[in-house]
Amino acid sequence: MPTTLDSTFSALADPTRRAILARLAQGEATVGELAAPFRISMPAISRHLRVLEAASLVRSEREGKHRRCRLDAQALAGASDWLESYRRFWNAGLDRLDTYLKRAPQQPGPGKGNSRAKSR
Amino acid sequence: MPTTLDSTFSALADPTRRAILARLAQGEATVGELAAPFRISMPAISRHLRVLEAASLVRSEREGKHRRCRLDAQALAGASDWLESYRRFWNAGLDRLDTYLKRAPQQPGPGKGNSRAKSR
DNA sequence: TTGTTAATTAACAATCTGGTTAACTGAAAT
DNA sequence: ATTTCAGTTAACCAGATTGTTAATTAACAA
Repeated sequence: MPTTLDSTFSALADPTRRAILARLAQGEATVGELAAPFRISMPAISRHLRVLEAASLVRSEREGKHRRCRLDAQALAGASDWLESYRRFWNAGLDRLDTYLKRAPQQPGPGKGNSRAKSR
Repeated sequence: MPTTLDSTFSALADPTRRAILARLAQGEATVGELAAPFRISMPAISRHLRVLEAASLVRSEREGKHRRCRLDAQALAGASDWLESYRRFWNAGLDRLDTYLKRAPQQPGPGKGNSRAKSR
């Protein structure tokens, strides 16, 4: 529901979790299948999955003895939107940032994009 | 130099830091100016800035008594690229994900990836 | 029923985070 | 030279994160 940028970005900050998402992008998988490529224990994977589910990036359902997980990329759209609103800054190039700002004064969020910046 | 996705995403996971970036998107600012909108102490802001600088999202230089900070959005491009490679998953829509995967089997990364796909 | 397999929960430790206040540093102003 | 201002560093705290191993639950197989 809320699926804040906080939870999205912080879920994505971990390389194991990004690897899990990459794996799920190729198709559904059980917890065991997801754990296989890693050296870390199954409980550790299980908790990474809880984090990903809390961030609404993964959904899963019990299926007999297994738990089948699949990607839910919807929340990534919000993060992408946020980043897009900064695109002009890296397009413009660092060296021209000053002049750019001078000739295009803007407001918050970072400005044009309005995005969905959520302060506390 | 390395500016990993780890450091980028984890820097972005904090709302105060995102607010600082939004503020800097409007123009340079001193540490005090950045701290003003928040109720938290100046040392706290100072450390948020250290995190942002470590993630190469902000650069700063001493200027007399002050420290002037400015946005360095370059690192956001990497995060954006990563997210873009998942765009098709949220474009496709959750309900059609299964069929999509069945008719377009892919590899890792999450796959077709190729990044830099500017569909916007 | 008994055992096996898949996965979660529990309990624990180490480390990281984000905040605090107090003390310090360096530049500017008096 | 002293004070004041802007900011960082130090020491500390509470709570979250990430991992571990051991115990537990749930479903299936014998």
